[in-house]
Amino acid sequence: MTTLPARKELPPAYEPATVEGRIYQFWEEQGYFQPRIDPAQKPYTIIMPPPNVTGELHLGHGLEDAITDALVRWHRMQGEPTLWLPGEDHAGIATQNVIERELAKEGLSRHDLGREGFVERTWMWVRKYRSRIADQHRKLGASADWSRDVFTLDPGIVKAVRTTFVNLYRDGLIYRGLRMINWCPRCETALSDLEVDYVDVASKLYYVRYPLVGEGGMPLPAYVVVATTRPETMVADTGVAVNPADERYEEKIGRMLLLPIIGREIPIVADDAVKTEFGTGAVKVTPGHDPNDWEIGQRHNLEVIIAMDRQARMNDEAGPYTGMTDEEARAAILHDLEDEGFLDHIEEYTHSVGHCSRCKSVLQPIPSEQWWIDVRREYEPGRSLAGEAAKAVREGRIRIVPQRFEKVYLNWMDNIRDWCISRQLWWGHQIPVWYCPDGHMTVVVEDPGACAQCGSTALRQDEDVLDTWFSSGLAPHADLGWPGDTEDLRYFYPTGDMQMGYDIMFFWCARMVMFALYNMRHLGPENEVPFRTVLFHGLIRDANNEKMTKSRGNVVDPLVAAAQYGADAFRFAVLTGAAMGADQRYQDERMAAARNFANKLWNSARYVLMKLESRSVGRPHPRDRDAFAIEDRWILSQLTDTVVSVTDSIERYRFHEATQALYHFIWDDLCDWYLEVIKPRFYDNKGGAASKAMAQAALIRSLDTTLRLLHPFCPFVTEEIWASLRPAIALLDKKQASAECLAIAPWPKADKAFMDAEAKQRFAELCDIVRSIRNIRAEHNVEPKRQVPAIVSYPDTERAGKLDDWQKAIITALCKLSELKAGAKLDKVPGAGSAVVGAIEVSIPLADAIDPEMEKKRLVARVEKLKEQTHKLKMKLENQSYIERAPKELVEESREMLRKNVEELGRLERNVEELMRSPAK
RNA sequence: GGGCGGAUAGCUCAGUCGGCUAGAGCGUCUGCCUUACAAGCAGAAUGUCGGGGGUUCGAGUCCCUCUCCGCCCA
Repeated sequence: MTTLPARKELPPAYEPATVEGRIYQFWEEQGYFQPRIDPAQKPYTIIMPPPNVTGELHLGHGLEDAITDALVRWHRMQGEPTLWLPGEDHAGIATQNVIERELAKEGLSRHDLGREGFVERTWMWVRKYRSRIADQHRKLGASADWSRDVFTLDPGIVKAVRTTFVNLYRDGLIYRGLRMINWCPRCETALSDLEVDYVDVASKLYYVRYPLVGEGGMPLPAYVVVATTRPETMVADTGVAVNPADERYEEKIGRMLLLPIIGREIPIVADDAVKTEFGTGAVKVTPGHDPNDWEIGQRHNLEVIIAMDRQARMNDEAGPYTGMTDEEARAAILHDLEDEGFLDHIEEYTHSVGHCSRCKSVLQPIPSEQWWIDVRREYEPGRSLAGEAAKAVREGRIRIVPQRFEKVYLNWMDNIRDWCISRQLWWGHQIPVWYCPDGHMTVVVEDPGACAQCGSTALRQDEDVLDTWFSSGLAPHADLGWPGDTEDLRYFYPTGDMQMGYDIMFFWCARMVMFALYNMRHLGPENEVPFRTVLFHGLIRDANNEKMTKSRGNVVDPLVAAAQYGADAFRFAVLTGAAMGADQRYQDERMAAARNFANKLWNSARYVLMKLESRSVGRPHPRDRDAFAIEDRWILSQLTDTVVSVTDSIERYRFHEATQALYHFIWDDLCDWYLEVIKPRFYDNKGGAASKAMAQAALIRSLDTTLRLLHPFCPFVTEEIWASLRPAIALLDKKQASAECLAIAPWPKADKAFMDAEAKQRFAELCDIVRSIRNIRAEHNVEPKRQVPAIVSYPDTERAGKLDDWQKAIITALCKLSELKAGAKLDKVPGAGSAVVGAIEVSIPLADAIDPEMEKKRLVARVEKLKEQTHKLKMKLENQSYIERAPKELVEESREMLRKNVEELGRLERNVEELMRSPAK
């Protein structure tokens, strides 16, 4: 058995840099991230959202790694064969843009290299960046199985893509057709609807006069005024449309207009799509340059003229404006319209303009021959891609977390339109369609030697590539080997959880669901799903809540953060930062807080290790309750609560709750109270050897369990500490130490027998007494080093008896007391600082240190607060409906609380009175 | 235009099924290098839960409405 080497001594501060690399290497070399395939066990599988190969991981990836790795490690610790399958995405447009920019620096364009040369050059980039991305994941601690790493252009994925394409084509779901598309003149490709960002642009509405044509084609003095935001497209106008119900134009419908400057005759048509309130109610129709006009044109058989080329420059159709950019053409046309008296007037106007989500260029709507997926067409009776994808979520076969995103998903899926999948790029999956000179299409998986119809060998493959999301959409099954019938696919599919930012819900999640239900439908409704649960996490913005972008210069590199604060701190901070699905802000303060937490844990471990010189320790068992000190029982009870709540929180994907519970247990319960309380047992050997051994056992158990619970969130620091603690754990319980390392150690189970309400109650009282004494000391500025006497007075002997010598020793130590007098109904000492803890009166008889004015202020403030609360409680309990309708326990609790409050109030008020009577200083 | 989310301490945020006297981190104030940790310890202050209305014995939480901010879709 190979175990991680343990350090002899821990340095006083946790140094992530000296730990992380070494530990990750150990994990990976031991092969812990590669699951064994065990048919007897149900596996846990999660597919990594493949980062773009264009560059580096950003904060979103860091958050993704933190979430996924927490889940994966948690499942692994439960002994499940756990597979986290990583990958990288070829990212068609993004990568092509990056390489083109690189080339531009050398004064080259992709056309200088040619398609083959360009693709080869891109592969060089990919090889470099793939390994870089994997290393970045490693630095964050991601326990992914790198032996199964998948790139979306790997041969296996090519086969999956082609197989899917061919099947969809044969089922009639993929077709080639001339339709309106979004064209990016910079990227020179078609885009899908999802790749368009609409931005409101302050623009102008131009009113242009279109003269009516009279007999013999002569223009009449009468004209129709049309309003347009894009006068440059008028060269391609083939009609003017009005609403059929618009009385203003009733008699003009069917007549012809003369297109100004161009001189073409175009008809006036009536179409319901025209809004009477827009402009003059008459709009020019340019089917070649506007989606709505395209529809109108189709309905009225209007000619389609396209007056721009691939780069959005005016082409031959634009007559005198040929060769101009759209902006130049607009200026020139407006100038000419004005000159010739066609420009009626101009209004300010704001409208929404589509921009390329990649390069931000203004998009051109242009009719174009592209490949499409018909998402509504049935491939089997009653089954369409979109319909099935919606159904799987509606029927709960796929669960969305947080649930509110279900609505967003379903709303989109229910209103989805055909998906344009072809891109005029060189980098990507080239479409598996071949054309022969006779125009026959051969659509097959393997490169064909000859045309399927005529046998011609002069084949030319379709030059376009597929939308990047076509391939990543296959990930859950393709990454596991589909269309092959592989062991991985049979064992690990369907995957368990899927996880991504909500911003790619439609791009990725929706497509994965559609493709999986189609490709894997032989598995049947329950098993064809790509994943059982999909988690949507929020976005990380900068400290001012601005989106992080390169142009803003506010991007935070997760690797830099991890290097600065430690990978564990980074992970902990982003997990604690927000509930699932909620956006969060990146703040250095949060990172620092998480780093401090890791260091706190580190030092608690140092403390524990220093206290473990003894060779044998008792094994804590609930049966031995009487042998434990009250604090031992208490900490083991708190620990058990923590096991329950952390496990429960992870089960419900509430990571911020899990991390918070651990933070609270480690810092507040373990460090601030338990470690302090037991110090006398070690330093002064109070309680003897047996007591010491019990404390050691509780320490080991607490730390061991805590490390296991925290490991999914902070794998490095916990692993490092655990290696050092291992021998001690073995002393306590050999079985607990039998794992080679923490990454594969069993997840703790809560032993309910350790839950101890009595210990909790008694220890809480103890803490209250300690706090009240500390408060008196602090408020009266008693020097911290000075030992003072204290009196703790109970209302009766029975309750007084519960404060045993041991607890007295604890109070004495924690409050720096010179002596502690405790008992029933002890006499008050004049001039003492006092406090009331429920039925217990605490006082510090120290006339020289207690300022009566200050004391009065303290007590009065407390009295006021208590009075208010008591009043509220009284009102509540005087309400008859409350007593009748509220749960009995609740009413009982309120009564009890009121009783306590009244009791405490009485004592406090008496103390105030006494204070008033006592002679002034 | 349709939809979603948010508004809680100075800042950033939790707050489950409506039910203890609304919490945390950071910051602030006071005092401490106490033999695990100054990346720390002890103590303290801090709220019109955005406004208004309703349901309820009871509302930060549910319903209606208004204001402001953000996002998505068209």
